[in-house]
Amino acid sequence: MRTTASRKQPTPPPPARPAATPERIVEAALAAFAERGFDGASTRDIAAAAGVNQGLITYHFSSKEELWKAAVERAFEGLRQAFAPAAQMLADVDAATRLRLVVRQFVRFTAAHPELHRLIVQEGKSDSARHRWLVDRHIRPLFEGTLAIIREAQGEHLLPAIPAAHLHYIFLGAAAHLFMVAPEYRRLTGEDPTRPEAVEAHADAIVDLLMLAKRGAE
Amino acid sequence: MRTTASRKQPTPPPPARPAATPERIVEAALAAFAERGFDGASTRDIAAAAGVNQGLITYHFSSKEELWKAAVERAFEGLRQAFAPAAQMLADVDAATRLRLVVRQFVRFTAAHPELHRLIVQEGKSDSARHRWLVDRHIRPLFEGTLAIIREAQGEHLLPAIPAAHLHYIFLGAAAHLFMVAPEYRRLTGEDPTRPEAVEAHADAIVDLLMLAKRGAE
DNA sequence: GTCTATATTATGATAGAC
DNA sequence: GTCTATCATAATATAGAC
Repeated sequence: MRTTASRKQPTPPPPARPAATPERIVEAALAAFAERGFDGASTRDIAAAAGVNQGLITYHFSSKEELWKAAVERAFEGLRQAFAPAAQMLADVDAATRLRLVVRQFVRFTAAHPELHRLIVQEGKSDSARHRWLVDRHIRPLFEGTLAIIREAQGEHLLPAIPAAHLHYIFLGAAAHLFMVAPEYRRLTGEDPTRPEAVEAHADAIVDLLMLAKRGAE
Repeated sequence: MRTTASRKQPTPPPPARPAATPERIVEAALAAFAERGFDGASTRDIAAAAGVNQGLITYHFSSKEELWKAAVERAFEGLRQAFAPAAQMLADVDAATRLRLVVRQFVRFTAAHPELHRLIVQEGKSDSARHRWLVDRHIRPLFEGTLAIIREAQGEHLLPAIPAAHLHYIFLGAAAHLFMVAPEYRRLTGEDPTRPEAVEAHADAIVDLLMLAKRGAE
């Protein structure tokens, strides 16, 4: 992305670089859009959270809508990055182990980054132009990917013979809802659901419920 | 709720009464708050949807916040009403049947009225004063009620021995997420997830996954 | 009770100095 | 690239006619 840069800084090593301005804005926007929705999040608040002036948002992103798209891209990029390191390892294990690892990895990801699921739910309620863009560009590939995984696992009797699309949404809701309403859980129980032990317990619970192979162990 | 009514209409039988104005406003508000959140929903749009002037909202509810509370009350009232008719029947069956019926009834309710879950998720992301009110007044009693049901069922080995709070959130997410993002599902598959057959299939899937007794039937 | 203004504030976007 | 205005619009809430 960087254009002709000044030679005054000869590629400084990135020990704790302060993050470029557009990047900081996108991060603040992702948090704001996920928490308050497109309408609820104001560009002024986003700029303030990023520590810059409101006018800069127009300069870098030209409109609130474009900023929203950039925030969505960032969120899905995070999802891809969360699974990339494990890709090689996943290829080397049997299907049951692979399924377990994918489930666990997704629970960990959504506990650490509930913004993605929140963004999707925020938009998924109506079918605006934004929503169509989101579904066609990002959600559909993921949906078809997990459908394939689910059907393959069903073929090996690792998952129950439930319609795959239903199983997909059951899994997403089961994995993410706790972290979607983390403040609610904290107020109800006094505990933080994003603690590593709580996250692992949640992943264990979902693996136990979904996968046929583990049943009977109780 | 009705005060001294004019005698011109001597208690007209309610064949298709046009619904009192505050009621229509609350219903429009519930839909708007659930879909777009507190900030995203404007009192102007709510008034327009209810077919009245914006000034009337202040007259009947004094502020947007009070209108939101009225909408929340209405949503939870709907939940109670959905379970009230079955209360007697539920008392007369064994625990396993009761659990199955409750799960199925909740799936049906949330398919028909996703607003409640949407409202809760909308607010559950931050912990505002609104959220604290919602949790303390409405969510905590429900949470403790389902925890009791879950623990009783676990005592009879009807549910797996998973931490009850996790099971609660897993169930809520599994049951509701599909209907939360119904427009997404329609765009992805071309089918309506709120069709009775789809709703029953979803309930079947969740009963199959959660309840130990049915396992092994696949 | 319901309406038509209107006061006040907050929003997204723009213009222009530096 | 980043800032300080500023515009035009839309928001909530209020005042007052009917």
